[in-house]
Amino acid sequence: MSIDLQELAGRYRDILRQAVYLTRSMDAEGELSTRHVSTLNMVSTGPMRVSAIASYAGVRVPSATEQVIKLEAAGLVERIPDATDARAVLVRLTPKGREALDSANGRRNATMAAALETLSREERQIIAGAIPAIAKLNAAVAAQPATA
Amino acid sequence: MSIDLQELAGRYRDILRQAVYLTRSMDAEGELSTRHVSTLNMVSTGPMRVSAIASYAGVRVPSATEQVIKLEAAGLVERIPDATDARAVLVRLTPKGREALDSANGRRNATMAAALETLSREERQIIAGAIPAIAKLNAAVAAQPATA
DNA sequence: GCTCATAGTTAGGTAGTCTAACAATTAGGC
DNA sequence: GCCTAATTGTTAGACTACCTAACTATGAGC
Repeated sequence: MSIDLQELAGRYRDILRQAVYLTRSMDAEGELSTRHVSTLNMVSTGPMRVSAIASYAGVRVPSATEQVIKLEAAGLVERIPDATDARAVLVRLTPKGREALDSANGRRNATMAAALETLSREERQIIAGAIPAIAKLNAAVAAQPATA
Repeated sequence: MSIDLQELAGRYRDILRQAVYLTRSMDAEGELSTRHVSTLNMVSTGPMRVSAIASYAGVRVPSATEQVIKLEAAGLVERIPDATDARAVLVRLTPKGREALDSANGRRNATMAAALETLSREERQIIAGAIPAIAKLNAAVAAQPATA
């Protein structure tokens, strides 16, 4: 017999909600907030437009602008003009930003790795194996027609 | 060879971050927000103290008080005295709250179920199979000594 | 019954988000 | 070539949710 989709959806939403709260608990004193880390992660692979940052972060453009302004004030990113479109602005990670990002990612990954270590090897493999499916599910949710 | 924990932690954090943003996108116009749904879900199995709500939600007590006050103003919960401790307050779902919660949960589950439907049966089974491991991982993160 | 701990509320402040309005630039029709 | 319409980003103003600190009321220990 097949899986009841509604029931699976409910259980998945449950653990997701829990995980969300826990993610915030990984914010440490004096370090970058989860949102700042997310934004820095986005621009870590190359300069990105403000509108692209907003889109990936799931927020409106003004909110992204505000985040970028704060990161710029902290010297973690810089805004450079887009050579192909004078309206656009590219956000680029500075060396200082790279350093701060690596440090924050390292700390967060270490925390998560420590938690993973308490699981059995089988459980870790199950989670590792589920990541592609969850990524695909994320994409499917994102593609949804606005919860009509 | 075994899985690299740091690497797995990073990949897991990635899909989690993505899922977090998507969860918010499931908030619909005129309906309950994700946080309100979470709070209502907590008291849906029985009256609960404000401090317990705060703890489960991962916020401080004043924040929980504020949420409860808003839900009460909307007629979705009611505050009743705790017979065993006059300091405490129990938060109970009202019939109207039950109705609103069921409706919101139904809509959200339907959205998630629709996304799940785009996956293959194997992928759905992988996700279903990973839920217990992820729940255990959540518990492990929660038990962590404050990211020392 | 005094003192200390606990449960919750209130007050004041901060961070992040939104919509609406605006400036600057690009693209397209003619 | 220009004039209009669309796009990119910022600014302004308001709202929500969160925090810490201070307070009230009740319970617990001696």
